Amino acid sequence: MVKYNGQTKVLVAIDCIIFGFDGNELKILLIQRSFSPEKFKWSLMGGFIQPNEDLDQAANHILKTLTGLEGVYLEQLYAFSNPNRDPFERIISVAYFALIDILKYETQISNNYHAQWFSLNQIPDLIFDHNQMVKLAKKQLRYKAALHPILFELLPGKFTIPQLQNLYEGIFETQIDKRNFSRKILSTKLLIKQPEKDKLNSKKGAFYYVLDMPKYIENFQAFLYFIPKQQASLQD
Amino acid sequence: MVKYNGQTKVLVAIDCIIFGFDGNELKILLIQRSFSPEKFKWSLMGGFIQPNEDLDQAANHILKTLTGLEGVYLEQLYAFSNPNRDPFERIISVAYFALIDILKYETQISNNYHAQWFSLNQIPDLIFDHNQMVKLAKKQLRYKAALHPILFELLPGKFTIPQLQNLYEGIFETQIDKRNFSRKILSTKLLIKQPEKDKLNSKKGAFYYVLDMPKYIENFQAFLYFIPKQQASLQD
DNA sequence: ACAAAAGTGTTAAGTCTACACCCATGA
DNA sequence: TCATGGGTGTAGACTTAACACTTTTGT
Repeated sequence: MVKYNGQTKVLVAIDCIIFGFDGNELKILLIQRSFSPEKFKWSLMGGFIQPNEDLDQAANHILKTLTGLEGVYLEQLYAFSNPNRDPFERIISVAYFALIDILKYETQISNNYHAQWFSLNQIPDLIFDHNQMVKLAKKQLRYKAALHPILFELLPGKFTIPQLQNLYEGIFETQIDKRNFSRKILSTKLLIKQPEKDKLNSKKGAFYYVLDMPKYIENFQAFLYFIPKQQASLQD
Repeated sequence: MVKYNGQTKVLVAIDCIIFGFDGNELKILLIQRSFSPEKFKWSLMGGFIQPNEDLDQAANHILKTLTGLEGVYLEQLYAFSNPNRDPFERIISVAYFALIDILKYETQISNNYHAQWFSLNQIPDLIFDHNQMVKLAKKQLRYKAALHPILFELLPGKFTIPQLQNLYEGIFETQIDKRNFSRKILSTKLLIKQPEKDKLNSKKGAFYYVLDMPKYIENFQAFLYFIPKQQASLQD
């Protein structure tokens, strides 16, 4: 019984676009390669798939290694497969994107690796096709965020509505009316108001909210239209 | 300069979920494998990536081989990577889904291969994880079709509004009010009314429409909400 | 003349958008 | 007391959903 003779095997890599939000700006985490080829150039965090893991496991594994994080929001994005994307060897890379709370994990990151957060509009030239991956990830993040309650993954467990609005405004590069925004967010019934306030960003203080987890999970794939239709720019 | 030593290479396959619409029902195209392993079992049309092609090219190539079709709507779906998905050897498979006009190509299909159209609810047990791939493709098709004008790819160049409605109703397994449906479709301005009628499906006859191609291309990634929100079941 | 599918208009309900003022507090 | 950001209500425009009758024509 001859099986798959004569077919070429290739290396399969995973690259992670890791998004974080620092309260003001959306950023992504890049590392400076410590090995050849392209040593010292900035790149996405990546690695190769191992014989006994699937891609999700490999991506989680890579994320754990770089950030120390587990249980992070992680989603397969796209397989990049241009035969010359890596000039040294044929590698197909499956890109994943991750959303993490930048503040929570600030300490664990970037010590063992030359890792650094970059604002989305200050991303350096990356190796291979990584700039293209970032572009697609950004587009996909907007796409999903316009429809699904995904951006909570970028915030701490307790957050305020003005913080949340900031995040949406940052990602969609637009201004949203705060009355309409809070009405829409609260109408989802996904948030539970806490008795305490965050007093860091204002004198009056803003009430904290936490996610209603069961409802959040239930509604995750429901359609929720967060961004005013005219402003939901999904181009590039 | 040592590069990627010691990493395991794997076989990378492509599997295509080919959707077609016969005017009544949504179907997918399956083939009976003529080679081992799993000879004679039904499966998706697939193949391996070649050294000089990327995945899109490989998928087009496979589609061409099976159906004789080129220029078909084709979209990368997901990379399936369970280490044991193929019990004989480790293979990562990137699934693609395709939309074709079943009638137009009926003749070209299925002669050289044991290919056959199956209604979506009569799909046999497929090899490996292909049933899972079909399930995901179906979900993705609904998802995209609820938002984007994608289903025209399943129809002939000239089609009637009742045909189109039939298609939407089939895919979403729901009934749509025809007055509201035609108003919504026509409000997109994507269709151009033809002088002739299709008289096959009714005595009165229904006017043909064709796509306004420039507008279609322009609006492809715009948000158009075709399905009444309550009915847009995107679960499974 | 009748059966079968095509085509069309209106009204009520709901949603979305734009907009402005008061509140609480720390400095 | 004042400057800063937080919080809330309403009215008009628009969109959606529900609904029924007339038209055409082949048999």
